Amino acid sequence: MSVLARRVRPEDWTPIGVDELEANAMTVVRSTGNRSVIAGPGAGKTELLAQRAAYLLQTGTSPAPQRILAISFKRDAASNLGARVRKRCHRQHAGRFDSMTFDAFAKGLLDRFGQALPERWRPSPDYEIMFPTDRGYRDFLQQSLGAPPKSVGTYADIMALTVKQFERRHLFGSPLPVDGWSEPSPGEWAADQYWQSSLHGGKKSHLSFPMIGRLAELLLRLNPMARDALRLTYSHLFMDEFQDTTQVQYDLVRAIFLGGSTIVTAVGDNKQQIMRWAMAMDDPFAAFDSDFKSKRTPLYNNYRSSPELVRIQHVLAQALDAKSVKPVSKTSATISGDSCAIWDFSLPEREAERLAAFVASEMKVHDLGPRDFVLLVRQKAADYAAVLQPAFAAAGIPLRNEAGQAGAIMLQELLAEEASELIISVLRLAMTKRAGRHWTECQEALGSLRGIGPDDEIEQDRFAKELDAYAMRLGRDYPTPPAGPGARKLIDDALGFIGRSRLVAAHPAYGQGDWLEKVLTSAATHLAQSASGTSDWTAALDSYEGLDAIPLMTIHKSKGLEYHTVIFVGLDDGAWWSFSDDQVEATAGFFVAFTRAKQRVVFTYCVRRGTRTKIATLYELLAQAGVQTFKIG
DNA sequence: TCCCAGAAGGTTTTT
DNA sequence: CCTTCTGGGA
Repeated sequence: MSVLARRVRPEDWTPIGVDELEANAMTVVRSTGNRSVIAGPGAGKTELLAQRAAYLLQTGTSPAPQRILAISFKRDAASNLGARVRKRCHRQHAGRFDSMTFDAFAKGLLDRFGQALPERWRPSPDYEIMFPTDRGYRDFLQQSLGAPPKSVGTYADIMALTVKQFERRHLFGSPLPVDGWSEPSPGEWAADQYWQSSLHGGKKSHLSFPMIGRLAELLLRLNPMARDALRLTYSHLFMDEFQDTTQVQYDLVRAIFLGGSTIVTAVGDNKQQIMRWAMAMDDPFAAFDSDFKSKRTPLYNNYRSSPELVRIQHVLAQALDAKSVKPVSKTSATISGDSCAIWDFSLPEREAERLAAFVASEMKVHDLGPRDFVLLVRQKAADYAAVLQPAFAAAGIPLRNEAGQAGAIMLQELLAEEASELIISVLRLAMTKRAGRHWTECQEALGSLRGIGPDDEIEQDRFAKELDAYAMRLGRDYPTPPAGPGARKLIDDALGFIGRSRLVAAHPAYGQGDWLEKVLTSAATHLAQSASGTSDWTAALDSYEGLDAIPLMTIHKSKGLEYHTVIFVGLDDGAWWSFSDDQVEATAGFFVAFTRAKQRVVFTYCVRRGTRTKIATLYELLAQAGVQTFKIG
């Protein structure tokens, strides 16, 4: 029996699952025109998008069969937003919300319409994805290119091209000319050579994601029917973390939606712009406001950090934007003593011991888990992990470098893989007691892979029995977590039940190359590692998912996350070597690190690692905010 | 194969 | 800035 999703009148709609939204947020939720929302950390930007989606879907402002498209940069951001909408909306409504990454969106367009591109720009249907490096561009410029035609320039002109300029300006700087460049400069000629060899140089084309983005933009420019179909499909477009938008991405969005009736909402924070060195636009909000005639709406609340931390944050915010307005903290302090301090150590080993002791004691005093803390570093997480890990282990707290490798794949990436998630879900169900929560989760996920409708009670019932029998059998076969080669056997067993072909059908990426095999191998390696030293399944799975460990990561990786206590290790010139190259971006990184914290921030300094003269301005900002330095030892 | 000087990397996403 | 890599020459 299917329950129809109820439609709510716009004036009766209220936010779901949260206590309140500030007035401006409600205005944006109900807005009927293009909006840019610039708001600081913890203002609830993602939540705003989730609420707006609920509003549009539930009130019929975005009526079926129209859909909402939400574009994020990272997969976890995209799936997080999708999950929030599903939690707040009826299935029928949430089914009209498409949350994906920029790259997945562009690739989808190229895969659907790419064969209609003119021959010159048409990739082979079975093109492969490549991830070019500076090195690759350099080799291309120096080795694969001969002398250009006389009309273009000389060999020396080509040799004078720098990798950065080649990539940013010539290769991806502007939309592709349909018929090629008529009077190419040396840079344009080299870029064209690169494009043509990537597209037509071998049996298969080899494309990077920026290339896919540019080709997608070109094909929608040339194909108004496809463009109009997208405009009709999507009544609304959301863009998250808009401050990090690249020119390629912006041009694609503009080519599709500028001049159409799709209503666009872009949210982000200029003060957290830390990707400019990776081709983010200088001021995408300014371009958006002017092109899309959007109205800018600020948010003033901070739902993350204590009043004291918000006060200090505001000092940093003003250094990044003199006009920034102090947000209102909606959280109260739960700790006593300093909310922020600088700890000055003599030796890194001493530092590691003291931090481990501090975390261990805080966990007891405030009843916190290891995941309530984070160790942040500027760069080279592995080097810091090597020193910190033994000290934390000695204090009984596992420490995990989130950027560490599990076989061929980065840990963080593996854990986000659907294959890994499904397998762990099955194992939780089969191996642990009181797996009630995992039951629903697992049955839903595996059932949908099998094409069993959520309302098909007979089939759901039958499948529940099958799942139960399988879980029983697996539990008997593997009473303890396998630390050796048994891990791979178990992974294959679980995958067999999930259904390899069903998984590939639902996730096309697993059909490409040997990606699925890589994921499975890494999962097995990581499971074996997690199982070593324990015979308890819950402990092994917690370790697999990192629930038992304090995370260590770079500032960049921490963007969008939040923790009770942030410990930034290494506030010195060495770690911040690039500070003077781009003071604004470096200060933005400092701001991102600081604003991950809900209750406390600790900065550590250690003479051994370097001086603190180059980054004196950061220390001055902290001093200005009243943050004190303590000599620890 | 080794040595040295100079260059490059570091901070990242993406099927 | 400091560490690691690379390429040319011995």
